[in-house]
Amino acid sequence: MRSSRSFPTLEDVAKAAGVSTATVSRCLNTPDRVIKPTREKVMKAVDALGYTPNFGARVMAAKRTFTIGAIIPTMENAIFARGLQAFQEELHRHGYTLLVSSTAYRPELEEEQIRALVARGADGLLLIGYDRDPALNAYLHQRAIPTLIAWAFKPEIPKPAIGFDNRAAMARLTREVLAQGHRRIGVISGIAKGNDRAAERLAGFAEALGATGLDLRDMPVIETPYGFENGENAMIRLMQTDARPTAVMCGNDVLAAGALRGARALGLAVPQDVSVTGFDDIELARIVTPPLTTVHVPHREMGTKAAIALIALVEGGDSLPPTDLGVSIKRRESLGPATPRDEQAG
Amino acid sequence: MRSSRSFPTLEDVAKAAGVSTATVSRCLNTPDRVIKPTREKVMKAVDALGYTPNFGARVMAAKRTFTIGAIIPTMENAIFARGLQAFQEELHRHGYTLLVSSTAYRPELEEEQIRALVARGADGLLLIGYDRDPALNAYLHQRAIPTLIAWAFKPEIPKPAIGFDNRAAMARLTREVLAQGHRRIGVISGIAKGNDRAAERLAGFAEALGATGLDLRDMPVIETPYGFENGENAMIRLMQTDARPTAVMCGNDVLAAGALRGARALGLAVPQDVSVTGFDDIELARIVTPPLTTVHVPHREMGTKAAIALIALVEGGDSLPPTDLGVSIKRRESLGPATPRDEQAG
DNA sequence: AGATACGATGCAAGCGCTTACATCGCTTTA
DNA sequence: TAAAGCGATGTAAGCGCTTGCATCGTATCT
Repeated sequence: MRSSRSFPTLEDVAKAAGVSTATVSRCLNTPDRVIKPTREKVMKAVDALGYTPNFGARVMAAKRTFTIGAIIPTMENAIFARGLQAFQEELHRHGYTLLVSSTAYRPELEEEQIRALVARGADGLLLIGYDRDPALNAYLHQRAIPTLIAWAFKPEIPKPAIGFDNRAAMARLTREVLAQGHRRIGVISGIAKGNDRAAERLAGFAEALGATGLDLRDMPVIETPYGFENGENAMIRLMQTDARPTAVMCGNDVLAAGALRGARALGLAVPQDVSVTGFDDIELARIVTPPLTTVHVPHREMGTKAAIALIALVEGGDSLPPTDLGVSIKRRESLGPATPRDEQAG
Repeated sequence: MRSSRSFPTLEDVAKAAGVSTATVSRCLNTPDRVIKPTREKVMKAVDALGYTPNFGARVMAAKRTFTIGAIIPTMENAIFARGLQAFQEELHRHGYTLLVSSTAYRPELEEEQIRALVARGADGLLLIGYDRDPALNAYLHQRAIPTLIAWAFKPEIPKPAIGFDNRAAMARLTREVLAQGHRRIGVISGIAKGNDRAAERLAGFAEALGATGLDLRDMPVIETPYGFENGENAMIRLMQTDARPTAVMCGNDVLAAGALRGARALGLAVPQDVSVTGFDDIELARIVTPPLTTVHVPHREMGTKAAIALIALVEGGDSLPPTDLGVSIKRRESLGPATPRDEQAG
């Protein structure tokens, strides 16, 4: 029976300390507005009763929760975890609490989660990427919830965002691959629908290809949900075709780690027989054998800066311009030159 | 200015729909107690205004939040992530929302987080492990917050828990290592203080050792915070002593992955020159080279069952007995027989 | 047709807290 | 010494929602 639970209230404390509820409230929130002996009396009563303020009541009266909500596609791998950890640490430093919710890469769940967080009084929201139902955007706009978009950055969209240009990053990486002489390049992409980061990465690939006179449509592309096993299976499928790619670029490091294993299962050496690249530069990228050439994303920096930006947004209301953190290409052993025997044209 | 934000309230909806607030409330909570045309009228108004109930007010009036809080040591690696994901999915299936908070392995933060979650009206709490300040336990008990302990299981402690016996598991794994002829075994443990899982694993190691007539005190043990780099450094330290261990058992897979890399840095082959074991069997264990022999923990099962158990606790109030999920040993290439030349005694 | 019952809806009392404003008593100032 | 000022504390009005109880209108029964 929940109803039998009855916690001490502000009033109980006030009674026990022989003061008014206002004084107790002040002791808790603005201690310097209360004279010391009073404060001590009150604090003693608080301890004695094991009092904890009722959050709901507080929110209702004060309109501020010092809570920030974050909704991420998944907690299952380190892609968001690391940045989020930094995000939380910075938030904590400023007296905010982070509440996290994950959608398991099911965009349709995001709305529900956003509403839950907003209803719980989140002062601000951290969201991943731009792709979102217009109705949801309208809702967010209407409620004027300070919202920051992270892990993505599109210069042309004027929303507060902090991240990097997925398309440009992938284009750069693709150029490196091309520079190694690869002309037949496979792609193992995440599901692009509902995930603008995945879509942009693919677009960046196409872009770089185009600049070299190649065409995306000639390349074998597999879309698959993120996941180690999926990367492995996709790799196997890719390498079992007649016109094998000499390099396979993956949508993220997890997929790439799977691809590496797929290659091994096929008895292919990386990078001698086939090159593999990842994206994100999570710890995993350095752990696998061979280590992955990948796009280095400054996860922790992104988390920290996102916290600062979001707090500014919440407290100041000023809408900062989108910030591009920039990325760098991390060259490691998984990418090598294309081997002649694989050139099939002509 | 936050004050300029003004959300539609129940009353606004009521006015717009031409009914009382009670009716609107009923439409939202007990739709079948409202006749259909009324309901439609109300719902239209709800949509038009973009109304979302104020959670604080609702909690205050209704005393139930359908929110479960979870506090985990870290989000940075997959150890808890996977189980937590399953936990959330199951919760969601039952109409509950999960709020996650992490302590970054700083036990002193746990109290703060617990209070934050409780204050926010969490109906129940998922906590990792038993180690906890008595005052905190008292607080939890006083407020009668349904609490479930996960990732650990000690038959002798009568609190609701779902997990596995870390000590027994580590003892089993140690026996396997001993069976391979290893007599000098190094350990890279997580920090045991404030982390009963780490402490229990160490205890299990000592226990198995004792049964073979060996003594923990003769073995090189390094305690270090969890983390890939830390595992690597610890491994290097361990292998640079005169009396090198022929096997190194690590407190978790992340540490073990680091150890593998440390071995490689030293030019040591695993398992020929030194065997390495992990714990948890996260994805990483199969990704590294060589794959890790480790303790397989049923993460997703644990998450799902934890959700079911916690909901039962919250709704029924009945305190289930602790549940031991059991673990299994996953033999993979990182563990091999002890090589004679390393035997240094006599 | 009048009495009865019942389902749909409205009314209004809180839930526990914050805070603007009022009050009180003391110190400062002329 | 009386007026003015100021800091510490108390008073009480909500904040937005749920829900027990009152009310009302219609269907049902005799």
